[in-house]
Amino acid sequence: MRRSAEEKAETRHQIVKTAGRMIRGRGLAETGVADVMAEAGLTHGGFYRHFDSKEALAAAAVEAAFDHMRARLEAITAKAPPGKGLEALIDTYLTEAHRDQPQHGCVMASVGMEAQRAGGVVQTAYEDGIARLLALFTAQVRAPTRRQQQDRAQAVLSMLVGGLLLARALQHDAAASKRALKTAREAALVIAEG
Amino acid sequence: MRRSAEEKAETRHQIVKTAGRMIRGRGLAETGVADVMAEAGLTHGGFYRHFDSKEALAAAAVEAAFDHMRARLEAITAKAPPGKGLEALIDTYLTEAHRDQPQHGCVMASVGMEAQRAGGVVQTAYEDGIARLLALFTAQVRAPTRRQQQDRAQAVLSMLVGGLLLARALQHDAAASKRALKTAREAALVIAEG
DNA sequence: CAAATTAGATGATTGCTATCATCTATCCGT
DNA sequence: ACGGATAGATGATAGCAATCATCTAATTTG
Repeated sequence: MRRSAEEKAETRHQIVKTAGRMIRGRGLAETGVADVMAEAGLTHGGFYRHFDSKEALAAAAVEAAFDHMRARLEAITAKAPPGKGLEALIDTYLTEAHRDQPQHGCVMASVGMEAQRAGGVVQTAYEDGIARLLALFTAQVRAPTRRQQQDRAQAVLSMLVGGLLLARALQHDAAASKRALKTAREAALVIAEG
Repeated sequence: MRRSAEEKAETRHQIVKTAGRMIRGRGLAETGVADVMAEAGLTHGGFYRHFDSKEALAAAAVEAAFDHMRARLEAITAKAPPGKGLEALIDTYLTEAHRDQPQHGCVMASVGMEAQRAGGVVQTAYEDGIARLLALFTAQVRAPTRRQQQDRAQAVLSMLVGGLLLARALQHDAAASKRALKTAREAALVIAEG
């Protein structure tokens, strides 16, 4: 059942996308190679025609998930009124949809420490993804010096991730969870404006 | 090799403590029952005299880790000058030591989403732990209304957790990581003061 | 002090997961 | 169009982890 080069690339893409979703939704350790392949409509055997190991897949999935998110966020800033890019980012990040769907959301909030602990290429992909995410935020911050831009971007991203994590932890109390999103949003805006 | 009741309790305590350390240090899935027992100086067999399952141990470990942290933080606020409790919490949380030693640190920052996804008693222990942590922070916030107290406590905790996570992700760039701690600290102080 | 109880050790067992060998049907280069 | 190459399927293997059965030595309890 050989496929053309394009089909293979498409298959690989599907595997990576599926893996990204599953890893964010259930965790790295809980996501098996066979699970991913099945969910992608394939069997486990062909996996090693695409990746050397589960680790290689995980790294690709983390990278792709970050890339995808960056693309979405960049589109958002592009659509936002001038000077309102950062605010748009904040409002996009701290939504109930993002809270409720980790599998489609930010890698840092869903598999942060897991990816870090994984070491090797997974950790590298994770850290690179964050560095680039930070750069995206930095570009949207207005501040006198580059240093201040970077600092505020760090602080804002920290607030977003922490706020989302807290909102998820409080989910059983719908009101409290919603408030966590709201207060994080307001605090992020305060920080953004220096 | 039967032991007295006190010895059994002491053994159980050691197991829980060891498990808490290992879970925070390597993750929930990566921590095996046999690993914990070995690290506690025992063999895997006796485990089920103390716990019904790995899940029960994990829940106990999460609860104990939160309890321990709360006790430490409460001691810190007690020692702080009046009105400076929250600042003391912030400074304690955002340290290089905390960044470098997840196994002795905050559960929310080390196994947040893992504990949440685990479901059942582990998730419950995690969410309860956070609720109590939040209460501790709330008690240290000075604000006109209780509502504002709670909101600021949520925002501060979010910033601490997010800042620590980011500092850990940037660890390969020592300067950037240190800055992440510092900027998170300053932002947390701003938020704390309303 | 003897008998019943049990903490912890030893050693299965069972189930899952990553990885690999092999097979087959199809595509691509000639 | 033909023959080598290969994507993906099937099936096997090996290793690990959770759980349990059994054994033992020591502690309670009566």
